[in-house]
Amino acid sequence: MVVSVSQIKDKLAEKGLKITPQRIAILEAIYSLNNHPTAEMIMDYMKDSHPSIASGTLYKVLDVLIENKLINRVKTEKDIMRYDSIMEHHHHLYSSESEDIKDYVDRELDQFLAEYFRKNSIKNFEIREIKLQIKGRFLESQKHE
Amino acid sequence: MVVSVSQIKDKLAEKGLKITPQRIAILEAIYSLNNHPTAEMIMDYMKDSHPSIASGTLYKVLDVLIENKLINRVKTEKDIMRYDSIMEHHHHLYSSESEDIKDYVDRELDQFLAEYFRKNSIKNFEIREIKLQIKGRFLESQKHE
DNA sequence: CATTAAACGAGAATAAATCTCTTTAGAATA
DNA sequence: TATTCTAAAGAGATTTATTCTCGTTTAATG
Repeated sequence: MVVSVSQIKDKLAEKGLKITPQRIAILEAIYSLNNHPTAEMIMDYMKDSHPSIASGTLYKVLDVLIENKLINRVKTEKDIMRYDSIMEHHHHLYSSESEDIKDYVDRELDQFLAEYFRKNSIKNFEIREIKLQIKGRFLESQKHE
Repeated sequence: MVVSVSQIKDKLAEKGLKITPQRIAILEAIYSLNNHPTAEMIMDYMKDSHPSIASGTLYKVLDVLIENKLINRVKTEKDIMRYDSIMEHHHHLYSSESEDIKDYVDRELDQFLAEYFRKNSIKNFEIREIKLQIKGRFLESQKHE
């Protein structure tokens, strides 16, 4: 995903958030790092252009961005949090062999699932969102998008 | 889930694992704590009957149990790990409001999904397992299962 | 019962994330 | 543009879940 600085500023402004160089840099990093980065990967990405952003700031900014639905946390089985820049509804492909996570969008499936659970509601549970975690193996592909 | 000590011993023996009081106590705790406990909740559960199990031991035992497919880690958005005693294929219901997680078994849906992805394979990805994370609200129910 | 490798206990170490407090700097207003 | 106010950032200490190390214990086997 390629997002310009002015687009990032717009996103922050839309949410009524103060536009700061730190927030811009962090969002830029998350948009650029496709593979659902950890906080450490974000720090690393920014270390050349913004070497002085404090790690406390990073975590605070991440929280703010999550609260304001500009990014999401990604569920994993590890005790290190990861972040996702895509807010469009989507599922995740998890590698069995590595820490790779990729996004998977499938409107047709989403519609089917909505329909399915309309017919087969879950007892004592009101569904708000359904996400698939699909575990498997990423096959060779020359171009890594 | 009610599992007797002898059943736990059998499970350990099946996997060729040494049967120790610590492993029995930890498995017993996980089977008894239905709500996908954290390590802390497991320690807490055992503190009366086995007050002296070291936390390092707990983590080591959990790793062994996971390796031997007697329990699973549960994916969450928190940096605290949770554990699941049900090895039968199932999905998870996550509360939007609390830390509750419940299991959801749906063979019909599993079959449909298998069929769906047989027809609509994902490019460069070989599916091994599909789990739904269903987020929503648990409704009142007098009897908590 | 003796042997031995595996498992446990204790506590130090690690590191991701949080917290506190002071300083800085957006941005709204004049 | 300058001023003011408040939210945000910086710095670094702190917390805490998890891991690691190493000496000791114990389950399993013959």
